[in-house]
Amino acid sequence: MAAKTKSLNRPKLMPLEALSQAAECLKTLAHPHRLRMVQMLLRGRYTVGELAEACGIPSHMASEHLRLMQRCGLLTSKKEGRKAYYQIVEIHLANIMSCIEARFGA
Amino acid sequence: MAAKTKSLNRPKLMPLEALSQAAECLKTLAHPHRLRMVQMLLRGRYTVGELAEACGIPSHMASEHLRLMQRCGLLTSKKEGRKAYYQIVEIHLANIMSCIEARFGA
DNA sequence: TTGACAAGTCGGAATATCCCGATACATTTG
DNA sequence: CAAATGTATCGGGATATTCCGACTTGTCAA
Repeated sequence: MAAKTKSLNRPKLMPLEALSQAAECLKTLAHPHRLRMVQMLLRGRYTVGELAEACGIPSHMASEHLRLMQRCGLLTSKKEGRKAYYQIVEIHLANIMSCIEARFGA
Repeated sequence: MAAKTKSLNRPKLMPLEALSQAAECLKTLAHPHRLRMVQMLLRGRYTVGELAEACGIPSHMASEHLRLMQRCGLLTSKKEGRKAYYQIVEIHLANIMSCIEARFGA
């Protein structure tokens, strides 16, 4: 009965549709190897093989992780010869990784 | 051959162990109803029933979502009579939600 | 042209997550 | 006490994710 006034403190709630998109991106990000790759790619430009080695996984699995992140707009790739270089396109990733590092970082 | 110098730009990479913890938290967060609940709880204090209604789900499902988030240290609960109030304990959630709102918000 | 290499794709098995109905429990109300 | 209410738990079926080996494709080098 009593009208709530809590929602005046901050900007409005997001629609569930937007939250679903956000959830999908977060779910894609929520994997230790993928987080490692993002962390590296925020610092430079790497090939599939380099990212795979840094994570200790076979390169064909790195390739799949990278494809998932590319699919939801986080990364982009560019082929050079027989190598494929990946880099960040979603600029907000830097902020999100900063939050994560602030919470879990050494 | 050529020594890499990319890693000098930014703070050091996190250990995979920390990234696994981070991934688990992100995975817990990565659900539209749970994001909605966190968004509400950043603005106030709500019961299971209120959160459930806001998400359009039965309260016993809200209860499980809340339990998951409590399990990984995001929330805490306090019983008052037969109602249970949840609230945020992980202070970094505000920052992370700000990042998400910056990217997906209206 | 042949072989080696980097990356990507496919199918499947193991595992985890999501959602639900049924049920249990504690508290308040009649 | 009995009934209603708010929350929590359990078990299971459907679905998604993860990881892997096997294979394909494209490129470079001998």
